[in-house]
Amino acid sequence: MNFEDIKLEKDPTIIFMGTPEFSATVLQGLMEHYKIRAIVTQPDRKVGRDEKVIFSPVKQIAFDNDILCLQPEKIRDILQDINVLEPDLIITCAYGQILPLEMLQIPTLGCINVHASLLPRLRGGAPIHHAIIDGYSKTGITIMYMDKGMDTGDIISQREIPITDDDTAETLHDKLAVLGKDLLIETLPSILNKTNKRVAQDESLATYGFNITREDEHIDFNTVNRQVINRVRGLNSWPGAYCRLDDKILKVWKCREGSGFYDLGTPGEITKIYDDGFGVKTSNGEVVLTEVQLEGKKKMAAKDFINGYHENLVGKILR
RNA sequence: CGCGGGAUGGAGCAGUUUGGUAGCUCGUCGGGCUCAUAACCCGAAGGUCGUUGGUUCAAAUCCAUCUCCCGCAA
Repeated sequence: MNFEDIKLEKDPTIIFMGTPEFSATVLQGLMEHYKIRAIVTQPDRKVGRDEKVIFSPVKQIAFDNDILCLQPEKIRDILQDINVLEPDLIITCAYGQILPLEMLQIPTLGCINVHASLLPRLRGGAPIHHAIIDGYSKTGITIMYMDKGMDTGDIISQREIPITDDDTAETLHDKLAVLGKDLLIETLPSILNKTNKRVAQDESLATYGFNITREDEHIDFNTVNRQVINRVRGLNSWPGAYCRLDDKILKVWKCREGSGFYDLGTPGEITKIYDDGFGVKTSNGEVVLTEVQLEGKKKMAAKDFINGYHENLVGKILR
């Protein structure tokens, strides 16, 4: 008796909703085990200076595999289409829109979401970035039922992973995407045969990780070393943390803890040139910026930046 | 046609406004000093200045064109 046979007898009708790379990884894994009836993703948007229209990673998969793909401007617009498909289950994963109650009630088995945090911690659209920026020591994946709130539904399963000191948003994202894929596939059988767990979230423990704003990207050197470093790595490799030098934007891609202590001086003041970069005063010490990017330029090792910078950096203030 | 910056030896930049033998900080290689060195000193190699065309006695520099890269905004 095996698993595969059961599934073949009676394929559940599954609709997948997602948009970015994270969802694409999960979708790829899902498709190795289940047939996907339809995919819903955000509309194609003009992106970048050339206003090129790029398929979302999820749409690309739909396209490559010839799966029905819907891209409503508003999710409500396809309520009827979804009804007609008579889904057993809707799986969302970083789709980008809240599903209305009417939508949640359509599938016979409900709507589940793959969320990249240990709910009720870090509800919202940018849990991975915020896990690092806010200094969490661990995070993970939650598979949950959706309700009308944002990431507030009952928890089905969870799995955690530690956040290491050298993790960046990118490395953590990649780890979580794989974890999300694995956990979904492991959890799905119990959902399909209705033997899964279902635990309400503890509201008193809830925290939030909303979408990254421009303000989130700005480095405040009047915080402690750890906070500056966490912000930098929590925004690497996208969208990047920044500050200002000579009224130009200086993105900081990598930095490390410095050894200097400065009683005097302003936070943000450049303290010293090191072999691998330059030191900047913080509220409790110093961080050394080791990879930076001036606006209009490519990202480069801080050493290269120093070589080409013809004024004295020491004493200047990063704001 | 959303705004703007950029393309110069292996890296990062200056030089372009006021055309006239290509420079800086590094790296590399060789030599020296030193117990030693990533430090210091001396020396060397390495660039047809993104493409194509034009103006000129002469173009990195002026004009036109194309390609590519990047920041912002969406």
